[in-house]
Amino acid sequence: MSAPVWRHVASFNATPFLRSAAEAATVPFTTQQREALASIATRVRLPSRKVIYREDSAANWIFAVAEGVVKTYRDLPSGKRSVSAFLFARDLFGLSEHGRYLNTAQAITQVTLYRLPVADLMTLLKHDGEMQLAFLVKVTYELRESQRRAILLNRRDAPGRLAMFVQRMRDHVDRSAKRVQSVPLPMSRSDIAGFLGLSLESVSRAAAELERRGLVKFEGRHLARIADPDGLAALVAAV
Amino acid sequence: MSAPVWRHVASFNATPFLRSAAEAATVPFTTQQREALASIATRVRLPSRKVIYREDSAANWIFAVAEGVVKTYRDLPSGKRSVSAFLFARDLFGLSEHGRYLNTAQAITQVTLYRLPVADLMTLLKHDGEMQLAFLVKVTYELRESQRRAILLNRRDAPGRLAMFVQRMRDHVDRSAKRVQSVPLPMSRSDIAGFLGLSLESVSRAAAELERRGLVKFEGRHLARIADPDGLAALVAAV
DNA sequence: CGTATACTTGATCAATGTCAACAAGGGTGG
DNA sequence: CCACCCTTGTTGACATTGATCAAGTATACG
Repeated sequence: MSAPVWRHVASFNATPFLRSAAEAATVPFTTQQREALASIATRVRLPSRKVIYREDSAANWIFAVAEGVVKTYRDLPSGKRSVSAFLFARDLFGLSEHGRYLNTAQAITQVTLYRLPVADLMTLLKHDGEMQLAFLVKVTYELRESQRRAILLNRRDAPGRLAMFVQRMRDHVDRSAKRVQSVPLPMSRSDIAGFLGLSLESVSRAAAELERRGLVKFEGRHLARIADPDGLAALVAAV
Repeated sequence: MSAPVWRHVASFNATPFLRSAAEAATVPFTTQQREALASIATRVRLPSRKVIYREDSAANWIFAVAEGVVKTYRDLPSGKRSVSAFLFARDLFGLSEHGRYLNTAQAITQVTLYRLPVADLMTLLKHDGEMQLAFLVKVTYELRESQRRAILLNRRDAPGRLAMFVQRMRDHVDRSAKRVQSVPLPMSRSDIAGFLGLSLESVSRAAAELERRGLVKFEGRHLARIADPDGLAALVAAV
């Protein structure tokens, strides 16, 4: 729970809603702000598969991912599981409404989190406009991502959706490096299916199809190697 | 451009990310804040079908709807049109990235808007933490809505999607009144199709199906009358 | 090494997209 | 006020594609 841990959330990879083109793309926290955040945060380390919070339970904390991967999902009455998001380093999660979490959060890998009491964070935000802005930026970024995903989910074809997913995961590895070809997929096929709104079998078949087309090579269950970046990009763009 | 116009955006129908259950659900602006907003806003009145801004053009303004309905959409390479959102009174729009709008906004009905220069709004937000919070709340609300929509779009069946859509439109008429049965649908079938990720024909067939089941009666092109609220709710819930 | 879990592959069926023709509605001008 | 036209919406036939049910294979973990 030392201050430096907050380097992980020091700069959000985001451009705000409200920012002119001329300004820089990110809003980093100051050292002072990081310390303030650290002072209310608890560092927690959780094993793989651990449920972090459940849907409808009291939303007392906001979480930030320091290391590892988390998924948030909702179980639907039909028994299907809709995966809302995968969270990586620097991502915030813990979205609530009326004081209750809107979905369930579960660790996919072993994770390190920072847990912030909502009440304390609120107090902090009320006193620090700049930090509030950083949060506004972050949430706005999430909103854009969510909208983008919605557009892509309008695609009906399974291979196209999976291709889109692989690209998003690649961007998460390193947004700057264009030539990343080895993409870890820590989540299960079932999770991917839940995220893409496909059946488990369709994801499997779509993966086979992408391999057949020579776009992606799936090595083992948790690694995708992009064989033809341009071809993959073309497929994703062909909305 | 007088201060009272800002009553329209005075309270966002939202619960924030960061708010405990005990607190009130909305964050209204103070009179002073409304005046500050009014001082930088321009009131504009536009006819139906008018394009408000185009995708990729310079994002110099944020807009708030005072009256009427607006849609935002993106034209995809395939020629299809993905409708991102329908905006109603009090809604904000003008989401941008790198200083460019992410989609195109067009008036569906005759509309009255408040147009805020981004630079001025930024200055205002930097000086008023409370107002910033109101914006944070609003964006967070949008994020939740977007996630909810994503879950519903995972449904594959057209009648279910359309039922969900009718309910959302009903909620927009009056969130408090449970017994609203007459729901105006100002947008075209084509717009609905673009929003739901269905073909125009499927929307038409789904509408016929809902009528056949006795759930909704479509009177003319722009009015839906909910015949069986419970049945409709059951269909929507059957995700 | 064995068992449970995760994944793949196959066959069938239901549902939506697509192409096409047709009907209805709204607005305009005579 | 009516007729016309153009846009929007409806209905039908067919093909495509993913969901589902079912069986079999690979992998991870104890």
